[in-house]
Amino acid sequence: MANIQQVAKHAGVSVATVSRVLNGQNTVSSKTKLKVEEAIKELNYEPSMLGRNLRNSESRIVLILIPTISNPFYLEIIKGIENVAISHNYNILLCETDSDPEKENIYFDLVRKKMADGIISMDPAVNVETLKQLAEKYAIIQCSEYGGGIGIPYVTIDNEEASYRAVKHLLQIGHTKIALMNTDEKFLYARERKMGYERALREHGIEMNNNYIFYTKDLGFENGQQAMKKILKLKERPTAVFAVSDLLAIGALKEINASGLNVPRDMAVVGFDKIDFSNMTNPTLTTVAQPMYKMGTTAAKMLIEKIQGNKVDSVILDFELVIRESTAG
Amino acid sequence: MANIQQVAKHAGVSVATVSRVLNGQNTVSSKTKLKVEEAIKELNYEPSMLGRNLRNSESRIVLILIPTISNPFYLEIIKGIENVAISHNYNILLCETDSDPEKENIYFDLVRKKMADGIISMDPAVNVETLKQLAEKYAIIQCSEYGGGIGIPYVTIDNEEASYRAVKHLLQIGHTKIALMNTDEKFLYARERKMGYERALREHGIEMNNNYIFYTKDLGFENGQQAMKKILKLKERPTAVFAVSDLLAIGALKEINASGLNVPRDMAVVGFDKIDFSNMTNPTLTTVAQPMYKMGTTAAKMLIEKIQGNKVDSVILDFELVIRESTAG
DNA sequence: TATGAAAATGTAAACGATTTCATTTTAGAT
DNA sequence: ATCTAAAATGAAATCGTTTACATTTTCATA
Repeated sequence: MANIQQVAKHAGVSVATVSRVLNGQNTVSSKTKLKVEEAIKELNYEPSMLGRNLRNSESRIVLILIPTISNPFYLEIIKGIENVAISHNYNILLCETDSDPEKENIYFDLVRKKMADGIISMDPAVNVETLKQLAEKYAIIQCSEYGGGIGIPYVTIDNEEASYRAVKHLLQIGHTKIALMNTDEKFLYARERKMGYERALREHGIEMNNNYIFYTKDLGFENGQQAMKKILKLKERPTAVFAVSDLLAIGALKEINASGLNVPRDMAVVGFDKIDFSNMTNPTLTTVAQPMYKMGTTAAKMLIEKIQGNKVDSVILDFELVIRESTAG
Repeated sequence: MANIQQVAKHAGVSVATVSRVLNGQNTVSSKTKLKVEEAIKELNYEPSMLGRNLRNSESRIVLILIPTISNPFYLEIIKGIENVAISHNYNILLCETDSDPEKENIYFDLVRKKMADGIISMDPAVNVETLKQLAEKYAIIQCSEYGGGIGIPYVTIDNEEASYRAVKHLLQIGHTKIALMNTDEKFLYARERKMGYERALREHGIEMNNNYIFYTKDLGFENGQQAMKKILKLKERPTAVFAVSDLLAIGALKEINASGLNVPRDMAVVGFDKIDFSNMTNPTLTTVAQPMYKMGTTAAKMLIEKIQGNKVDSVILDFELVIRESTAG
């Protein structure tokens, strides 16, 4: 495998000149440039990123931290990140943390060891303290979920408002007994979405009923099924349920169907995220569309700015309520 | 940010000694080892992968080539790859090719430029010629889909047999008019699965009916919907359909439901892959389970062997037919 | 033709580790 | 106390780039 020295020798110039050709600098005469390019071709030379990266003290790699790859919610975001990254000559390392601090730390080590130039964190369970510390020395952006007030830039939507609108939609089509399928309130988004739920009810003069609020451990399909099982057992059964993730909602849907009830006639369902599958279910799912692709591109741009040493501000993007069959009474 | 020189100075030893401590070599006296470890702690030193990688001529990164991140089929495989990779101190770069040779080439360049030590290709649309050429100089393994006879090791299942069994199951529960929802036969797995379909029919003395064979451009949900629309319009409508991917099958399911017909009473459906969502649909989907996680770990182990310069043989793993509601007559 | 600024090229020092080979230290045997 | 082999350590080369600085070449102008 040829290196820059051999190319230089073969072309009869210095390595500096070869490097200049490689990097498209204009201080090379077209004659020597030609010679060099010929040598490159003849030797089948490919510049090594290893040497370049060391010299430039960069890895051209950014980390994406997600709790699990199994939730399609992240896929669209990742695509957004990737496209921006690629176009800026960065590559992305996808890191599944399983919300495990141990695994998380392995990935944090990658940036400490210069294997990565920055991090986009999408893990709601991330250790905020560690993240904060890390952010003092390295470029970090939070995406979708964020720790507030720790000074790390984030991109997200207005979760309270989104939740408010979703529930308001249910109220407007006549529901009054509305269950909330939420996750652990240690997550900021869970608290915010609950607040939106409360505000909507309050606004319609409906009293909060704690029996209608269910907490699940994760955002997965099975959690939705289990929670719905409990809901269906309630003496005063609600007529609608708002789930804070599509996967939960799809689990709920399945359980309702299995119980012989009809969606939306007997029970309306609203999800959150607008993952691809929310359109594949029967009936299709009403859901809050997060601008996932945009979130990804935005986060990536912010990170690259940060890596370049610039100051960046947090961003709050718009969402959209998508009404489909599961509430189309 | 401290480097190894400063640690050496601070500990009053040479860089060689520090390096030895770092790499856990046993030729360091416990006394100096202690000194060095102290210095490392005091200076908050983290060894740079950039320097190490250059010196070792390796990147400790492997590439995974997938056509699209949107098909959950790949997720489980990726998990398998990742776990093995991590435990061998490799990191994975997930590369979505969109089956676009242009994008593909960008990723191939990463290994040419030493940014990656090897490739696991899962893209059926990969340019076999390029791959073959690349495999002469770099470590490459094919996973799930493979170009036969090009000398690149692969891990896969027996697609012909798997398809045969799926169709045989439909025959056994009484179906005789069975449609095949296939993809482009330029893909090896498409040809193989069609052969299995034919063999099963032949064995039951049923004549192949080309009107019952449908080709889709991709393996996505929408393709399944569209194909099913055509199937439902047939004058002599089949009573069962075998789709070569779960996403296709789920699209078919949705379309059948929408048309007012019942699965499995009016139309039985069998998918392929056993993605998570195949269990979330209504009804749940009968499907061929590929050992995705195992495929991932196997491919990763093979790749690492290959990177280390060893010869590796191709592997064919077992599959399993999972019978669920969509054929439970 | 001589001059000097601008353009082109080269030299050599980084970047931060690992490792070979040489040298020093240690410790056990006499 | 002396010797010797083994253990511990260090000096310096190396991996493959980029780039600051020094030097040479070019060429329009006087």
